[in-house]
Amino acid sequence: MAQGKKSTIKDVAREANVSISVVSYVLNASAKKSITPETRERVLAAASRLKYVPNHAASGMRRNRSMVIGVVSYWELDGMVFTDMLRGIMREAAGSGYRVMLCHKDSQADDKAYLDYYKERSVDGILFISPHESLGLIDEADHIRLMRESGVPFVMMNGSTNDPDVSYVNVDYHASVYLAASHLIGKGHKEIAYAAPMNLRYRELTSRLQGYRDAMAEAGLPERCVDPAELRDCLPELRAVVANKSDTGHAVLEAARVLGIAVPDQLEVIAANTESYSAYLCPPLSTVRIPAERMGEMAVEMLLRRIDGQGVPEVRTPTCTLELRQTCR
Amino acid sequence: MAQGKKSTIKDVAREANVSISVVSYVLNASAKKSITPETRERVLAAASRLKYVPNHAASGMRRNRSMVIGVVSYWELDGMVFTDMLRGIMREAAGSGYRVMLCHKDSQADDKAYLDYYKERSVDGILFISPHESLGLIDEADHIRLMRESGVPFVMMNGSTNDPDVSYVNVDYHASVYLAASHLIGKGHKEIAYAAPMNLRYRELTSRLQGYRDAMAEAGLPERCVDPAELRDCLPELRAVVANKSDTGHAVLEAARVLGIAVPDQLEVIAANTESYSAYLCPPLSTVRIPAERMGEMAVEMLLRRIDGQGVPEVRTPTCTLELRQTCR
DNA sequence: CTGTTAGCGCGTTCAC
DNA sequence: GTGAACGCGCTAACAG
Repeated sequence: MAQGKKSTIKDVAREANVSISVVSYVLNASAKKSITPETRERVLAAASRLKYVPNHAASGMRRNRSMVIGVVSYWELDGMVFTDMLRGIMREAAGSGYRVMLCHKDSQADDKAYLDYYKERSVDGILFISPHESLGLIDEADHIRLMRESGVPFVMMNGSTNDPDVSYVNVDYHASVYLAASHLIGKGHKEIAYAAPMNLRYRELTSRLQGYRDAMAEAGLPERCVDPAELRDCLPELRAVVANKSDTGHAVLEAARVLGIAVPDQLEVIAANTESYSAYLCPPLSTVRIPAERMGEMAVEMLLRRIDGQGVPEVRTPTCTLELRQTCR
Repeated sequence: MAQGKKSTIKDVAREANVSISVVSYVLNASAKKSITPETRERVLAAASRLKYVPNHAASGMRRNRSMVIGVVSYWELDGMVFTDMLRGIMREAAGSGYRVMLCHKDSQADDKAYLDYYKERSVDGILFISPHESLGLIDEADHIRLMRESGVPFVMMNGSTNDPDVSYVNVDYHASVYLAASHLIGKGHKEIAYAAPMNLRYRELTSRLQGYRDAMAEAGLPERCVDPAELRDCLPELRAVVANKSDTGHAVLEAARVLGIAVPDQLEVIAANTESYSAYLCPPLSTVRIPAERMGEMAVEMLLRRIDGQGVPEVRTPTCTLELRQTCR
């Protein structure tokens, strides 16, 4: 029953008739120390008999490592990208013996409470997930500056500041749209419009737009950009649309429905990201899938290297893939 | 610049010309110790000057409290309920000075790796989120038994085992469907069907069904249950449908579209839960909203009381609310 | 009443 | 293979 009592290294030492340090050596498989196989066995047996689990806090204090990484997200918690990232982060962290702690940021928009997580030794490093830039609600450079000053190892996910001394794992916005446009080009379309808000204040939006432009230019095709608000007017003239995101894709499908345009027969549509609802649209929206889970894994790998003092700043942007459904085959 | 060096309680003591213990007394506002306001000020000033942040690991070890709660989720990470819960958990935990750690469960379906989080003092208690029961992929009673044996304070979220010695924060499945059906009844509908898989092995499904039955019985109306697979055949006869979940709601809308049935004019639909895609269906699906964020807050409150040794086992099921969109006003 | 000394909690690691 | 210092903060017991 409620066994409660946790056993310590001392208990194991006593049980195995050895000194505390031997237990430590055996359990940590210290390379420099050679322990008699026989003693080793005694210790291992004692440990398992007592269901010994090392006190993480204590060992962390000694080695000055908490074996925990912090995740601070300005990205919406719902939404497929965050949850996918989280899965990747969890898997990779667990595989490396690290735990994952969610860092809160205090309600104030400008608060950096998460920095204390490092100062108080609760985390060894931080994975910082920037919001969709289209929201433009944080000063990323400022966060970077403060993290630098506090000395915390960190990796930016979905970052936009192009700081050469910082590690980034980014979404390949350019490629996501390039891929979508290329697919339509490959299907023989000559007139492919790009539907997206034409606000170019954020890198996310400019990168995506550029992806469209590059694809069209390489194919020698004319560009045509459409703002979601104007869809009702120009949709009848179009045969193929790349939407910057699934919400725009949704707007396109809505407009098509109202106008009586059949999708995909009269109009093909691809959106450059996947949301949890993409598959539920009517008809199910073809998309480009952002490899967020893989991004999470990569970010952890990079962060652990930085924590170890190895690894130099680098930028990685894993490639997207097509996820075709009904609105475009 | 990279200031790195973290200051310790010793540094503060030296800076303020007092002993270590005084610093501790001041910073922890120890009731039993009265410190001269003047000394107090000196300490406070020194601490803020040095940007002192207590070493969480060290203090935790001494007080035998990590000030961290663990979250282990068998619920899908995507999906609105989990992310909503997470938000509530984070807010409430932060407000009480607690941190949140995500506990992994090792890939093996039957692994209880998360128990080590408590044994190694990484967490003071656990919030256990059960999966949709319809998935039926864990042995909840077994998890409860093991958590009990390990002595970890815990609260079950969305639990189904009806153990009187355990604290639960549950989804009010019964009320969610009851509410949806009552709304349709209030609108004057006489024939209201219930669309759901008719598998009754899981409490989630039976509770929902019972909610429908109770609402109908109280209004003296006849029951009519429909399996999602049979929708195409019987939908033309129906004027109002309660769907157990949004995915069934989606199936109803799909069938209606294929059959040329206008929603909501010829057919009204409400689903008894909200998913991130509910609003994106065509037309946007009216739903019942599960107060998952509130559930997260409540669960943390209850868990903290249990950690403190106060608080007795209790079951709480916060009430759902209507979230009307287009498929039913 | 204010402040100090000393030991503790638990595991790591160096010197013997 | 052992002993003991150490990391950092908390707090009981003690001194001024």
